[in-house]
Amino acid sequence: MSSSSKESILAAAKRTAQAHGYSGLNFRDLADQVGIKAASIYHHFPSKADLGAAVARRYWEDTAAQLDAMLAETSNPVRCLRRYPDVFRRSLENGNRMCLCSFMAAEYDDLPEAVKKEVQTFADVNVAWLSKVLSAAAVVNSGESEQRARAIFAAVAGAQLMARSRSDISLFDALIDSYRAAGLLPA
Amino acid sequence: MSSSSKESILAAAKRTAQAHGYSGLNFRDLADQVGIKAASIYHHFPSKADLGAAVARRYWEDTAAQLDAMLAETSNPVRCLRRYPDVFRRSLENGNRMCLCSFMAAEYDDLPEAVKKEVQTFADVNVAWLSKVLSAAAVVNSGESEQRARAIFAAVAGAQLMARSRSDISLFDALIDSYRAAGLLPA
DNA sequence: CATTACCTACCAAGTGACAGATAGGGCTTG
DNA sequence: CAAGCCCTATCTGTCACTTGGTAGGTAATG
Repeated sequence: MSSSSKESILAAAKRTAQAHGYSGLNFRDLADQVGIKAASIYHHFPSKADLGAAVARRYWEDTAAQLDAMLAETSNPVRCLRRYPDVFRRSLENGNRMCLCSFMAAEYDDLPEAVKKEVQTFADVNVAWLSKVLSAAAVVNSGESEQRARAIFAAVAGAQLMARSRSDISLFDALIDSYRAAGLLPA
Repeated sequence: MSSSSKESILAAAKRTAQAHGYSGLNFRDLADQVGIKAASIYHHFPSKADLGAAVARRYWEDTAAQLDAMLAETSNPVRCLRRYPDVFRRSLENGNRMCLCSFMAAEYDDLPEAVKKEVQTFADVNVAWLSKVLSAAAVVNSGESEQRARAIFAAVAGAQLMARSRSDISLFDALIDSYRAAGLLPA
C-alpha cells in the first residue's frame, strides 16, 4: 500500500488537532476518517498520548523540512524571512486551522509529558531556523538574533491566533504588514 | 452573603478556563471548588454555553476596567503603553495561566455562538484602548493607530502563549523587551 | 509438501469513568 | 406560603481503553 493506515491516522490526527486541539482528538472520529474501527488504532499507537506525541513530532519534522527547502531554493536570507509567515498562513488557508503546536501550547497543562516535549521542540526548530537566517541576513547584531527570532515566532503565532478567531485571513496579512512597518520583520 | 454562589462560580470558571479552556470547564469540578453540587449550578446558569458566555463577558469587563483605571491614574499615554503587557503578565504570575480569550480563540471552532461573541469583544476592547492610547501618545501617524493596536495585541498574546508553554515568565519579559527593541512598542 | 508457528491488521463487544443535563423534592427566609 | 437556593438521584451520551477473537501472509520445521 502506498498510504498505510498508520500514515492516514497521523494525517487525520494532524487535521483534527489543528482545529480542535489535543483534547479534541478522539479515536472514533479518527477511525471514521481513516475507514477503520477505533480499536484498530491501538495496533499502531499504544495510547492517545503516544499518538499525540507522534503527531506533534511529525508536525515539527515537516515544518523543519519546509523551512530548509525554502532556504535551499532561495539562498537569499531576507527573502526567506519575508516568506516565513507563509508557513503559518497556509494553516489558515486550510480551513481556518492553526499551528498544531500553538494550540497545544494553550492546552499545555493537560498534555502528557511526551507531547509537551514535542511541542517545545517545534518552537526550538522555528527559533533555530529564524536565528540562523537572521544572522545571515544581518538584520540585527549577531548575538541578538536568537532574541529577535523568538520575538518573530511569538508574534506570528499571535497573529495567527487572532486571525483565526475572526476567520479572517486578511487580518493575518495586515498584522504581518504591521510587524514589518514597526520593524520587527524586514520590510 | 457578601460573595454569592453565582460570583464564586464565575470566579472558579474563570480560573479553570484560563488553565484548561472552555472544553476544560466541567460542572462537577466547578461545584467542588465552590462547595455546592453540580446540579445547583443550573440554578444560576441555564447551560454550559451560558456559563461560558458569562465568564468571557465578565473577563473583558474586568480587563476594560483595569485598563481604564490605568489610564486614570497615569494620564501619560506612553507610560500606559509600557505597562500594557503587565495585564497579560499577571495571568502568567497567577499559576502560569493565560488570557481566557486567547485560549478560547484557539478553541474557536467548538465554541457556542454566544461565547464566540464575547471572545471577539475582548479583542475589540483591547484594540480600542490601545488605539486610543497610541493616538494620544502620537507614536504612530493617526490613522495607523488601530493597525498598530492590533499588532501589539496579537504580539503580546503570542508572547504569553509561548512563555506559558515553557512555564517561564522571564521569557515573556524578554519577548516584550524584544518588541520594544524592534520598535513595535515604545522603549 | 504439509504442518506448525508466528506476525500484522483489523474488529465486535464491552468496561468504567465522566460529561452535560433533567426531574422532583426539601430547606430556609422574608 | 411563596420564592430562592440547593439537594439526591438519575438519564443519556461519549470518552479512552481492554479483551478476545478472526483473516491472511510469511517462514521455518519435519
